[in-house]
Amino acid sequence: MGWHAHRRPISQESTGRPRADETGEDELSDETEQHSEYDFRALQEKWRPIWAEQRLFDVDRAVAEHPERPRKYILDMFPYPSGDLHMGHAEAFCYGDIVARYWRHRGCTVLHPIGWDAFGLPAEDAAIKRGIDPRTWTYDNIAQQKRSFEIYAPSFDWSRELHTSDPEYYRWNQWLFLQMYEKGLAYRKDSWVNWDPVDQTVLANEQVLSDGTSERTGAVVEKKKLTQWYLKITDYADRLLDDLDRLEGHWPSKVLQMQRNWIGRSYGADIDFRVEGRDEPITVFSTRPDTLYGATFMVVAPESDLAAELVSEASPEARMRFQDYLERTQHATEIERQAADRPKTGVFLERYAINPVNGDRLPIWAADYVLADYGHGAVMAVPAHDQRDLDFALGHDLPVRVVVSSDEEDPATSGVAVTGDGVLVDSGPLTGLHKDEAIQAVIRKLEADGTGHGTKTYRLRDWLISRQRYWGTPIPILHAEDGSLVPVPEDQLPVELPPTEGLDLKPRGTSPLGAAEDWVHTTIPGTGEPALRDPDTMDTFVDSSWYYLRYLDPHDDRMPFDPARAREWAPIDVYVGGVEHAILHLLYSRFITKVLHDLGWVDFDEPFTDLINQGMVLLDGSKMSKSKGNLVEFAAELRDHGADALRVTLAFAGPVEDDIDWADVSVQGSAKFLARAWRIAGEVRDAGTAGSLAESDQALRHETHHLLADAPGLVEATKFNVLVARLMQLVNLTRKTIDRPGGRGAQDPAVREAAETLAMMLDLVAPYTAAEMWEMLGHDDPIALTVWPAADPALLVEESVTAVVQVNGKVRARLQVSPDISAEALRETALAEPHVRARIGDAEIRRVIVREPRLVNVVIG
RNA sequence: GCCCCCAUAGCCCAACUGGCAGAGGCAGCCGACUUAAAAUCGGCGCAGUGUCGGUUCGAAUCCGACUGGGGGCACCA
Repeated sequence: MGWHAHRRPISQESTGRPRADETGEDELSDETEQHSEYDFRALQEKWRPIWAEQRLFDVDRAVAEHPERPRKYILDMFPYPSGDLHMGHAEAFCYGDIVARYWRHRGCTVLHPIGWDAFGLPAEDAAIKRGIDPRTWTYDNIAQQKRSFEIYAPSFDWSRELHTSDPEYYRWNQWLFLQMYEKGLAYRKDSWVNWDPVDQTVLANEQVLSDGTSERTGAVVEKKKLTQWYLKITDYADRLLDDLDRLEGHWPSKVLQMQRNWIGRSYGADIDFRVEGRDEPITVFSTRPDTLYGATFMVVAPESDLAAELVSEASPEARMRFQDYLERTQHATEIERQAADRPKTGVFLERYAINPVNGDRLPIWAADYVLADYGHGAVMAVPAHDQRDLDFALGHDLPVRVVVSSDEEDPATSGVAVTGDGVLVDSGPLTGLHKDEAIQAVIRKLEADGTGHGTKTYRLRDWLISRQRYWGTPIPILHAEDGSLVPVPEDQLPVELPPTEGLDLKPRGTSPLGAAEDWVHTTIPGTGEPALRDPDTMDTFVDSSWYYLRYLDPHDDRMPFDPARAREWAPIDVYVGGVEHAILHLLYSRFITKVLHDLGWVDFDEPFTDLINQGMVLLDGSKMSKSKGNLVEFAAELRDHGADALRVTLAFAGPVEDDIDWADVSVQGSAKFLARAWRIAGEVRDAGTAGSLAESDQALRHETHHLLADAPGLVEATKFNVLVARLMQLVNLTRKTIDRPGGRGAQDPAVREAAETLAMMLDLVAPYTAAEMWEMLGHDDPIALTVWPAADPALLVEESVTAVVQVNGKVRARLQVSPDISAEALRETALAEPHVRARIGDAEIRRVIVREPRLVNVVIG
């Protein structure tokens, strides 16, 4: 009869009854039920209403019931409600839920909230297109996403749901803005800004891709000079950079590297050059102040105020040439300007600067390879040792002076600047010093002379937060008639968005709020003088920079969150989201957290202790996109395979940070695995459990307890794919144990133990299947709240282990030995082994390496 | 140009501080059950870890160079 004699009780095996689903039998006796197939839809329909009723993940209740339990705060980046959830959400929320469920099973109280990043341009664009209110579109999408979440069943605490578009939320954005305004961290300045011609709004630097296009619309970003609101993130540049070291090992190294690159700190010196006929010197920043003796000209950014001022004292011809050049420059798009290989253009300003160390007279040029908003918008040009300066010098007949020795050809003839280390030559007192010594020496000299100092500068710019659009947080500032700025008093917050009726939301370059006459016209509190509200709204990254704190206290109408609660729960233990936010959201959020720390609201200064970045879901090796038509639809996968199989597939596909090619995975395979696990629980239920664990199948018990011992490490190392593999392994072994001829089948207590362990661990990735198994195994407590039992140490010890015996590194024999064998005993046993002896023969034994109990290596020669 | 990550079987992936290259899955092949098929169940693994070199008793693992792939920053002074 083979295996199936043990698969089910004999009585049912011999009845030969057809399966219930084939006959359409209505009456579900215990017998027919156990014959039925795994049906994920039935499980979902059964458990959803139960869970909705139970509200198992309501954290206030959990705290009330078990105040002593340790706490964990597990958070997924909240979704942006444009349409339904997609596979990226499925993946991130799968991983976040594994972690949240895991910590509950480990006896912690877990805060795992959810909300909506509800403000933003897509809603506004969709609303314009459809002629509806952005609120309608947004809240309809939220309703859709909620329905999907209900099926997907992440273990959220829905009582803390928040929407950033609710006045009760964005009120606190305004509060935050005012706090920062008071501290001088929110300010207005007139500057060249990135302008998205499609969305008709300004963008932050972080929203412009490296090819000069808009992250959102793909349009080529233009430059405009506008007065806008900024948050002074550069004040925090050093802390944002240095504190990344503390996240080492906790955040993906890729993200740390991206943030380091983005902040882009460079050390060097500020050097003052006196200008002939001008009182004020020009200050330049250089990372190579040691090459100061090699400077042969100066360059200023053409759009800088400095350039305009310098040329104003020059000849009319020079002024004309400069004006022409400036206009040409400004017509060039960002992309054209960023093409590094285009010829370097510029005009001579007919002015001269004096090199502070040797008195050389340096002509000053304006050239657009120098950027107005980096450093001081001016550079000292050292063509011998800077490729850009060299390109410019060779194109404009400017001298090239070598001051760092090298074996390389003269840059003036080779056209290749010498940028490496070396010893200084022709550099006055620096001559003979090595580059690094020379940098220190010249800085000392400049500081002594009062003509410069060592300093550092950053690639990071201040965060531009004004947006000329409707669907965002109004900036709580009033503009008095005299042009002064008056913050809206805190007790008058929120400044609510006016209704859309009568407003034209179409982007036209100025905020639509400016046209809301009744709204925009107001008075100064106290004086009653007429004033205009600031018509711009905030970048939505402000909303998401602190939302994790609002979850702690989402209904508080006195403050953004209770600092006492922040002490209890924050920072986030594990944060899960896509690597696309590696810079934008994560940098802003770190910044705002540090600001709140400095304001005394939180006692930590990094918001996210551990970070998990999920990869992308691809199809056939390429990124999914609607235009390519290669979509894996979340809704379709959920409908066809169910939440559990989908989640198992995502967890099993590979390391969390790797992309998943849907062509490489098998949702059917996942469903098969779940059905096998489910079937085992059914067989245990039907067979009943008889006998003692002591006389049960010990091999299965070993496997079960090894899994109990290993699972925590696997989850905490985010090796979810390995965990699922181990669960599959246990299912396979349990199956074999049940089917083993001469065994006790599903009655074996070891089988029950394995099945219960499977159910408890399966809850991480397949909550419906797990809940059903748990019930089948006779439990009526909710499986999601069970605490995993500890592994029995006695079952982790093997009775014997295989020791390999190598001769010169090649395996020549295997021995079964006790795990606590002594080194000496293992050595003797190994050397006595016939194959080993034969292999050694007459050769001299030079060395024997023993790593008891697993390995012996005999070195002969 | 600067910096970072990765490379194991047809495919996706495992392999604790260097110690038997294989846990799991997909695909494939063989078999059981079936009139047949599906489903289910059982069985089947010689790829020596991208290449070259080094360290070591011993290297997928550590070091160097290279090749291939991916990523970040980039006229950033």
